[in-house]
Amino acid sequence: MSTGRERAASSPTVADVAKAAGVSFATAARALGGYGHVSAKARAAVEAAGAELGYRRNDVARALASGSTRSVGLVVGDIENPFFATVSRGVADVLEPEGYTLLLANSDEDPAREARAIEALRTQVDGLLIAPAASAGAARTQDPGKPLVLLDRSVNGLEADCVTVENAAGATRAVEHLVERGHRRIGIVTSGAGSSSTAQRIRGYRGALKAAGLEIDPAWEAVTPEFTPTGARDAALRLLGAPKRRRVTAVFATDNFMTHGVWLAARELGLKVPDELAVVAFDDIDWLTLVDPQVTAVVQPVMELGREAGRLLLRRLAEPGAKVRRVRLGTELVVRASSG
Amino acid sequence: MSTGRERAASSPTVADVAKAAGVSFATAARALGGYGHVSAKARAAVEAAGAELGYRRNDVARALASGSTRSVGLVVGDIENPFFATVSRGVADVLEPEGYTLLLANSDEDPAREARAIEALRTQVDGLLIAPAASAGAARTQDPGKPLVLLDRSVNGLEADCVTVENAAGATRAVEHLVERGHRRIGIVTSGAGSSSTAQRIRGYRGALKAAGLEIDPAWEAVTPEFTPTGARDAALRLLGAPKRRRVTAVFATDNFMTHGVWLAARELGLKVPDELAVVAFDDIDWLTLVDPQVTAVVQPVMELGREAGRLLLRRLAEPGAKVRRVRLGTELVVRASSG
DNA sequence: CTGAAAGCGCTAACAG
DNA sequence: CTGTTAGCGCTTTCAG
Repeated sequence: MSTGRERAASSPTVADVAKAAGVSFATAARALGGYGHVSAKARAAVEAAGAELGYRRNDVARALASGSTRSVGLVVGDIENPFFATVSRGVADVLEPEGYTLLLANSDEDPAREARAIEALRTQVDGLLIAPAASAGAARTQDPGKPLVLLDRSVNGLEADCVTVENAAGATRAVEHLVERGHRRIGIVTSGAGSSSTAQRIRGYRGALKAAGLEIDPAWEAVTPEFTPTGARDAALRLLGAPKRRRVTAVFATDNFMTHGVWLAARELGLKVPDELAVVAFDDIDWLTLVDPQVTAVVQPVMELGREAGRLLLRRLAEPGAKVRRVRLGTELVVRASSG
Repeated sequence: MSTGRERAASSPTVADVAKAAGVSFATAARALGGYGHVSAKARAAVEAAGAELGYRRNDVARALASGSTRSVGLVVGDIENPFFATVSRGVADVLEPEGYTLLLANSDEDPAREARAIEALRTQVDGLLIAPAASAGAARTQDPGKPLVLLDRSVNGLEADCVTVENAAGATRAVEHLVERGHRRIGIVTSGAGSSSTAQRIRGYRGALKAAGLEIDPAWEAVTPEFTPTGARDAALRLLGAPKRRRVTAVFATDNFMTHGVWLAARELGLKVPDELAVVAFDDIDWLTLVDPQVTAVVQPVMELGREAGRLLLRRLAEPGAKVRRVRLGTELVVRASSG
């Protein structure tokens, strides 16, 4: 079985290839690593020897020696939220072609877990993309000492590249639309305003009511501490369970989980949409056009949000001293049947 | 500004902490790294110095020295597919508590991209989880030389730990249900059978028809090469656009993208579900209970699939020589309104 | 329990 | 263009 000449079972290293190719360690390293100058002849010899031995570069060693890992970390609230799934895809689409690998972590919208994720990721990546759970939270205090871009949400007092959408304006537009349709009692179903984007949507909602000369009734603001469809359902049930005469005739849901909850609650209560309850959602998502009636929504460019964040990170990686850039993406109200 | 005593701006290393704590390099390394024996006194000194200087372990260096990265790679078809999003979450849920970081890559169901992803990940991880794009593809030829577990799909001739669901049985049950409801012309909307799970579902469909003594008509099998809802819609349109007399009265969709396509096509053609068309889906997904009528589905334990895969990898990491284990998870048919 | 020293596999000066 | 030689920051023998 044994010819008595095999190497150890583990992967061949640059030194092994160099020996086999009959060149110096440095030459082999250069040819294999694709840097510096190597003559065509030497390169050919090294490549042949490399292929023969089945050489494969050790990225960990390369990272330690070069100081760059060629990977980036992404911390999202919950990868099961289609919003973040799409964002991740956008990020991957711009970073992978540049040779970066994506490291993913879920924060579960919890600043403590977010902090742990940042800590676990910081030394293994060249840069970090974070959708901060709370605007006062971990992302600010955890300075990873690496390029960082904030995604979808900003953090008070943190001077970092940031991509968001026009949350307040989008929310305002949604509510204006409801006002135009004749609604006077307009509620909102939202998660606790931990994230800046949610906070801004709430602000946009209130601003639009005020601008229309309408009352702002705390009883119309259903807040769930849980960032889940069932949490949203419970909150919506409380809001919509009010006696008909005091009940809101329209509701604005601040994100796709909230919309899901509203939809469940309306069905449970037997409220006819849009006749008994008009609905406008923030964030478009597949099923909004699959249900009947289809749901009116503030569409945000989710994939582009991820892409742009990726681009910002790429730029900062290339140019660490560049001026902080804050990109704000527009939204669009797409009117469908649920708003009457 | 300068007291003339600061260190370089970069992160402090074990050596810096050792010096500050007045102990040897090795002692500091042990205390900081949490291994070996260190006296309480020395540990306290090191910890104080570490906190003072803001020491943070460099995981890349640790990985190179120890040979273990404490991270694992996950290659999925498309993180935007809710199925994979949930799987990822399941994997993360079991691996993160063990201190592993998750590296994510999308293969876009393309063996070539899958191969590239495996290659990019292999040296940076302790183990790999892969949902192989094709049963003949990359996962087999790319031997990463690291523990590997197959997720949701198996690969012919690859002796590796594997978690799947009972695809054929689930599909058979779905079709039997349709037969019980009196259907005789039952179609299928599916992606090309690149993956083992899809292939098995198609097999289950055919098997059930045969067992019921029904015809197996190739014209009833709508196949899309694209693994997307729009691809599925196009295929479904062709299937359902047939003249009424020859048209199928029921359709089985092999996964959630296919179901989405069927739903779109049925609406476009104005087919009333379930009266003019009964629908059964493989894989339950949120919106199936949000639409009207609600969709009957073969429910698979998606989160558990991810968790179990994570557990298998953990086991193999701990015990590399263990016997290959193949886990098969059960499914359950949940009857709702779409099947009549 | 502590210390010294040898690497992990590669990149990056620096000479030639 | 090629070769030599330090490290990168940590884990891990091996002695004491």
